[in-house]
Amino acid sequence: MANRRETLLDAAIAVLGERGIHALTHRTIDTAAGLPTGSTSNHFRTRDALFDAVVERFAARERANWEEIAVRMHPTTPRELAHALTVFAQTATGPQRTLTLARYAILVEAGIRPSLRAQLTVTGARVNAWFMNWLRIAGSTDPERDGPIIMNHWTGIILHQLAIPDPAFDPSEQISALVTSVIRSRPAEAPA
Amino acid sequence: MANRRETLLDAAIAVLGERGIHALTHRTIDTAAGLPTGSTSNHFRTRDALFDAVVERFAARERANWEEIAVRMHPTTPRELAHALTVFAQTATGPQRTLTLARYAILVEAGIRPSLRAQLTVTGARVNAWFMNWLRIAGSTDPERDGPIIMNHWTGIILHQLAIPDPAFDPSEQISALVTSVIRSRPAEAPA
DNA sequence: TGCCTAGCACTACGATCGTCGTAGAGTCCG
DNA sequence: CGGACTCTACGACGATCGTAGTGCTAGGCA
Repeated sequence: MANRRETLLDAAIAVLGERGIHALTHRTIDTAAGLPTGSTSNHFRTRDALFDAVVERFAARERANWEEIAVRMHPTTPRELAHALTVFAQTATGPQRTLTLARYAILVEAGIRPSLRAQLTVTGARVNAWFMNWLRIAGSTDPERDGPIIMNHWTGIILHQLAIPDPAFDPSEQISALVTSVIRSRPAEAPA
Repeated sequence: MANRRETLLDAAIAVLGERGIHALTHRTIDTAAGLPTGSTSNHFRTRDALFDAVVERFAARERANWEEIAVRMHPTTPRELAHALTVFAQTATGPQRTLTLARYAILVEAGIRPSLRAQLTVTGARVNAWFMNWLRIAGSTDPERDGPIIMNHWTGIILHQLAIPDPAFDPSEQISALVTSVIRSRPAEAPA
């Protein structure tokens, strides 16, 4: 716990994912962080300032997380890419469920409070660039077209699994079918 | 305004989409509905009961909305299907932006409060069935595989456009590329 | 050593929230 | 005509929230 400020923000992210935006108050964060009442209020005087900082912290953590993955991952086939994306999806809806819920809560809130969008725009562009790079080395001839398609599908499949969880659901088939279909199709082709 | 209860719930959905979950209180809804203070509290004693009712109302409206579309729409080609989905996406992020934001706020909340999931499960299954039917008549050989893929992508592309709006963004290319790629691909095929 | 600044713990206050109780107005049925 | 029931309006309560203020303490720097 080097920085007390980051301790508070991480506790806030946990509260956000576990109990929702409505429970995100100064005192709740103090309790969750195991710090005396008033700590959050000292660092973030208003609720708006608090939420801005939470989003900034979350975006930074997300960038770091994807960057760590990016340096390790080099899928050379669509199949490998699909497998990696499946593992990511299972992690997001499983062990990191709370963190992922916080992510979607932030996204929805950004739809209402435009001031939150700057951080998300930066992170989104970065993650999108990695996505496109993976698609390129996995064999896509048009990563700029395929990247957003797969990323948006990935976003949707995870949200669906968060909102209406099905323990028996296996995302691998859906993701594999999408990745192979999209990568193999050529943009110039026209349907019969 | 036949039913006062439904008036209140529709006002609640509007508040949810315009100001977020945190602003969804009994008194806020009273004000938004133009009714005297206490009206919401009379119909929904606790906040949980209120939110349950909001979700139920929203799910019912969503079913009715899709059903109305379903009886009119008969896409006979992937291109027609893609065009229709594009129009839906533009409507969801444009004229119906507030309503769509409410939808995603509810989905996120359902990830935290399992009691909300029943209504969403019913509506999701219904919409999914229509999606698969459209895919079938548009030429898909495996609607049960393609339906969830396209619906999840649709969910993701809209959430992204809500959270980080780009006025210049045109979803038609992405949706067309996805729909044609997925429908044309055959499940039995294996990559080289 | 002594000051000065930042971070911290703690308290306080008005506003708002969730919830409950009550009483009047309207409605239906015998 | 009267009684039972439902819907509505309104007020009140304790709890919690957002925010601001005050003083203590520790560590850097002259």
